[in-house]
Amino acid sequence: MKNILRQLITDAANTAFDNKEFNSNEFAEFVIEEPKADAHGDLSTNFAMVNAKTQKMAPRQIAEILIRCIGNDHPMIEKAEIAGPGFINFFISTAAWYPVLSDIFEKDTRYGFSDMGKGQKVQVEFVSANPTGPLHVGHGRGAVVGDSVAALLSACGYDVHREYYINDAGKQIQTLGLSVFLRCQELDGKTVEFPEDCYQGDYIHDIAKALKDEKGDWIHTISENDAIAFCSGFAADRMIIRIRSVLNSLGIEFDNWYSEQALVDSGKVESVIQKFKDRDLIYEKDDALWFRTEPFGDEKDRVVVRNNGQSTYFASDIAYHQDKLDRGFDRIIDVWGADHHGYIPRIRASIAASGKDEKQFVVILTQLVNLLRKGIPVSMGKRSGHFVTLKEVIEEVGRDAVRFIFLTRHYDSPLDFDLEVAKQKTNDNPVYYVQYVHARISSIIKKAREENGITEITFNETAVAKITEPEELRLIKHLARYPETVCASAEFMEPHRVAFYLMELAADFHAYYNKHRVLTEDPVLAAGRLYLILAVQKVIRNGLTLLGVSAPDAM
RNA sequence: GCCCCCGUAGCUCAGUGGAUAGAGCAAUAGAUUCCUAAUCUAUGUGCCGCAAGUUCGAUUCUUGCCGGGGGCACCA
Repeated sequence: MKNILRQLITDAANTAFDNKEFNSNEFAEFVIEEPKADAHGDLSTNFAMVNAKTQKMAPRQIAEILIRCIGNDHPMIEKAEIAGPGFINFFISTAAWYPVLSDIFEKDTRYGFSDMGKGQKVQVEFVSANPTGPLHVGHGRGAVVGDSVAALLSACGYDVHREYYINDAGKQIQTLGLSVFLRCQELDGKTVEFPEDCYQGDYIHDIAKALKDEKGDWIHTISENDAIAFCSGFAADRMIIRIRSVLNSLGIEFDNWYSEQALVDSGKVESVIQKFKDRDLIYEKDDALWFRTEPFGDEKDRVVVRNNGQSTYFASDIAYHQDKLDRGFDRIIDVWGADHHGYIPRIRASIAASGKDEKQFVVILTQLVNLLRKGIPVSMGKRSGHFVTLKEVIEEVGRDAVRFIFLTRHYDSPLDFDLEVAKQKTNDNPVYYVQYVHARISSIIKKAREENGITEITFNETAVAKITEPEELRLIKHLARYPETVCASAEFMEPHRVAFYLMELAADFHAYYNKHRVLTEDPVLAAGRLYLILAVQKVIRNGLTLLGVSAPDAM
């Protein structure tokens, strides 16, 4: 609808120039939008105002000429008015809206999809939590946002790859191994001193027990160093299995789990360091190796190999991001918690230093999550081991509510997650409000089938022409906006736009439902209305799918 | 001290330069012999943190300040 109007305006503007009514054919960029007030029509443009300069004319005069050149013979335009400082308001004829419905039926699950991405390869890397402890709600937010962004990009014609980077190399994994090893010794009745910087949580006990069940006393037959190393690998594997299962329960699956240890073993870390050394981008100071990130906009240079010979996390990350680009992705998106923001300049620097386009690298920073219960903060101490895990939150609140709550806020603003509110089945918790639309429509269709003997709902011109109530046209107009909502949501990587769209559509539907009956005495009218509500249901389902939320037939 | 994010109705939050700034919750009053009341209808609420600047027009962009959160390791 907007595209047609845009073309009409552009054509009319060129006609006006050909008629020598406009002074220039260099037109400024203009927007077409839905006015907030109904009195301002269905669509409006600021064309006249933004072109006051290019035409050296008053906006209202430009508007007058433009409307004249558009003429009144186009079937879509009922009338066009000039308003305010120079807005042109268009009123669209009722009949012009009906094709929206058949378009939805035709495209069905693909209604809202587009080819905006033109098949570009995009990688979304998200969660990537260290396998040293359970996931918490903060990880959950990143997981849900990353997954939904991936779904949106996929719907918009990008070739999307979901990846989880496992930090299974380095000191924290050794600490994990040591923690498990010590708990194993405790199981054998030894009293051990458990260091404060080891992982305190109960899950360490669980892993130690599992190891003992599987291997018996075997680990005591090998050297302590070997035993700790074995514990590290065993524990990391166990943790990844747990993490994967929690993410699966949120409906999240990855195309690839990328191991840092495998990256190190492949020699890619070493070779990338050598490469940068050769170009004098890495230098030695105080027995350590430093990367020159400062010339590329970082605050200061960063260490890649410590004076004890161990490479840092950053060294692996340089190689990892090089590897991503080498794999041919046009864009790589990292979803990180806001506490990692200081890390962005150095990764960006490493990409720029390698001669690659740093614009290919995008970071989504999700702000922190405050976990509350009835407004009171729930403690989140990580070392103490006493904190509410993501798994517990999902079990208590449910997958759909968890996902929807994370997606009804811009990822950029801090989020209060109240467990009690999240469990309520009222409009405090809009996920049910939206799902209820889907269930209600299913229920009506079921009744139509069972009691009215309606077996199929298809396009019928006379039936659709009976859709004339204001609430019905409001619904159709809303449905027409869905594709552009999805596009914008993907373009800005902001899934919350889809969530808000769905809440508004749901409100329009519930209002309609309460005012008008679908299954009326008049079978033709009923057929038209069934066609309309089935279209609503398809859009609700499509939107919820992008958010990873289920669309139930009954509630 | 430096860097990032936030500041919009009593609360939780939308609003990528446009017209009279919105929604839910909370409050009050109503609606169901009828397709699911997890619903709907009606009623009020605002120095859009403050101050300059940019322009036809700023909640939106720029700068400074105030307030809240986070980050500034040879940790990950």
